Amino acid sequence: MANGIGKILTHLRDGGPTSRADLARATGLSSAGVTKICATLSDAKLLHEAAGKEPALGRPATEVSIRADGGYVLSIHLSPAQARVAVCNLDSKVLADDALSYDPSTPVATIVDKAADLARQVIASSAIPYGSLLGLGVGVPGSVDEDGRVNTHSVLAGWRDVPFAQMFEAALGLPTVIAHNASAIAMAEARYGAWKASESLLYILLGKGIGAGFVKTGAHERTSIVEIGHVVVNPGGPHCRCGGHGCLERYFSEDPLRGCIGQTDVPHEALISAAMDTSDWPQIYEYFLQALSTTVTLLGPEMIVLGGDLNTAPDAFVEALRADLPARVMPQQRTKLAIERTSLPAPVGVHGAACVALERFFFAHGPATLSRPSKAATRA
Amino acid sequence: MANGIGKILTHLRDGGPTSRADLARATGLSSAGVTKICATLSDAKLLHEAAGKEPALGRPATEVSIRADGGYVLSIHLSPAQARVAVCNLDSKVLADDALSYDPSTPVATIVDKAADLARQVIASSAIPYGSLLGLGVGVPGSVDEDGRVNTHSVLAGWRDVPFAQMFEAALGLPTVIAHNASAIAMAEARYGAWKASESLLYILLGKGIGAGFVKTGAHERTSIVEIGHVVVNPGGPHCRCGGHGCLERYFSEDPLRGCIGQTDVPHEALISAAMDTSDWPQIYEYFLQALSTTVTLLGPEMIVLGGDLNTAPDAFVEALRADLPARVMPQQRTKLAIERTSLPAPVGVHGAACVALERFFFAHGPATLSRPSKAATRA
DNA sequence: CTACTTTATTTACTTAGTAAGTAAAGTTAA
DNA sequence: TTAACTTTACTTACTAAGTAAATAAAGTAG
Repeated sequence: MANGIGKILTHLRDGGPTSRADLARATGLSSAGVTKICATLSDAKLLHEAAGKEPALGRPATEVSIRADGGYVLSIHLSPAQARVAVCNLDSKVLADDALSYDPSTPVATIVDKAADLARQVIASSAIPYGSLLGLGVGVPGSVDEDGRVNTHSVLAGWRDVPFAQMFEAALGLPTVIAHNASAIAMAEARYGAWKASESLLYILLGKGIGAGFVKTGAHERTSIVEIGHVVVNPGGPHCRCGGHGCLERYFSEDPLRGCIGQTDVPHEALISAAMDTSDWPQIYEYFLQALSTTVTLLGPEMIVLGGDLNTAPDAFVEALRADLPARVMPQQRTKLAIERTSLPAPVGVHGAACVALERFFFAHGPATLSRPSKAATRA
Repeated sequence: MANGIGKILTHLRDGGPTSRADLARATGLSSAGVTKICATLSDAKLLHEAAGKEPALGRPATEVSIRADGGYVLSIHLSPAQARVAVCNLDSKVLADDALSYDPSTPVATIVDKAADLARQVIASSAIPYGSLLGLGVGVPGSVDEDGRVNTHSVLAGWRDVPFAQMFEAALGLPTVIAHNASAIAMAEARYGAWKASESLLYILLGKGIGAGFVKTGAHERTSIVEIGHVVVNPGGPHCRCGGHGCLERYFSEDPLRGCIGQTDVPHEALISAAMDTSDWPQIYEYFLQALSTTVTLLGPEMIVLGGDLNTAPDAFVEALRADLPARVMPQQRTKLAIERTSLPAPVGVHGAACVALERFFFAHGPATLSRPSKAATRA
């Protein structure tokens, strides 16, 4: 959050309609600054104005709020075998979306081309003019460099140092930022989810693998990718694709869970439920608890959100976790630790990617058209 | 790193003497901006100027560098039973220091008073005028709030929500920032140590307890406290002061190590060496390896630095770690992972605290006297 | 001695704000 | 009714911190 525009937009996102006077108090800006910035934002059709509640005393306030249709972002959620594209508004609400599947061995260049084609279709179907798209957010199933340009490593998909941002910018002509999928969804939960008051949040995504994203909000906000799937829970255990032995992912992800159930066609919504009936479950659950409690000890999240196949786990699973986890973490963490299911509407993946794009291309400094209107104008 | 002054000072700290032209290229500032800022810094006696190496072509550059005696910070390292005070220059070099011991049950107010008294003595002995002290950095053995004002929880010392920053500001009249000890030392290693090229670093501090600090450098720099001592390595194990069972600290910290050696008077420099000869060692070492590999998996440091009693461990210990750890972390981490001893000169604790103070009161935005000369002047 | 290259400075300007005063829009009470 | 008061919002004049572009400085190469 760098400039005044960003401070005001961020406050309006998190705090809802606010009077200019309250904005000044909340952001630390002068009232003059707030007036100016709001005028700029109003000129750009980014704000609504409405009467606030009548005050006991003094001039009544007019509250400003962000116009949800003041701009849009495109978002793409990439999995090893599927891409989902969406157009979202400034509330991170999905206005149009569609998905395509591909073989996991498809070259990334082809995946980008196909996803870009689908994106053009989705944009057309949404009837949003191309010019009001602020940018593109891409979620990838692996680690990303500091600037959000390159997917450095996706263990599951087998990708390495793929410059997705550059590739999508070339294909679609939109400024692009990429992010780790689980971290992006964690950010969306922290921003738009039911527990947005939390100071920090760990989002666990169970699917083909098991990954997690950690978000800390506040002044020093940050997100990080958490390789919980490759925490070693059984040092002498079976070999894992990551190169280690006895990683959690070898026990607690879709394939091994289906393996222990003994059926390959269990729908993933029923996976945990079915696994809980097997004799292997106590051991598997213990491994999960072990990796999770260590993660909590080291990162100290206030809130754990269960996503992917964990979101559809039976209540008994969530209850068990709530009963067992607190005893295995430090007391200062125990008092606050909440465990909940995803609170965002499906599809969650594009929601996360959209959230990252909104942050970068809207909330951090305001839309680029506002920040630098003169540079282009001066040149002309 | 917010403003131009901060960018230039930070670059000079990390990159040594640099010409104004190179500073402009490195920081992204305009050459005019660099000239102005360097003039301001020169006026404040903060810079040295010296001829650069003769160029093949063009006007020869004059290189500027930070004058180590352009300002000083006070630093205090607080342990449960000891306080060490130092005065350091802008290179984070200790110019004068002294320590005092106290009973662990001493009230914090008394500890602050005693430490402040000692600080006045150390300042006097250093012959540094009080007015050239930029601020105070305090290292504490526990977690700290986001602003570096309150020690929220020190398990070992039994402190809770102690507002050390406020207390020391009242006692000494210097702007104060507090930080977690191991994290502060990690930061010092990342800044001034032999491995300052590392992108991220985990500093492990073995003493009465075992704690760690993690630093990530670069654009999104951050430090965090890592409670490696309370990673559960033996779920059914003995009760720990943190409230859990079978924490690493119950096996791998000074008291339990002395316990397994069977002598209470082993000097801490010889602790690991002696412990390695006992029959319990393979199990203890395995526990340590387990907690450490999980920490590496979750945080992904490029570099592990061994501090405290690990710094004086025999070579055989370090070699064993180098041999055993890589196989137990993910391949993308394995290729880079380096394991080394502390590279900073003793006393390391005050060095860390000084580093945090220097960051806050000098490198981030330049000294406060430069940033806001007019506000006070205008008022007068 | 002139052309060239690179470093450093100066001048004029821009951006993003602040401080302080003023106007606006209501309530309360004599 | 009208003056006093409270709070919001806006206007004006100013400042801090930088940029762009032109210029000066200090050397080398031919």
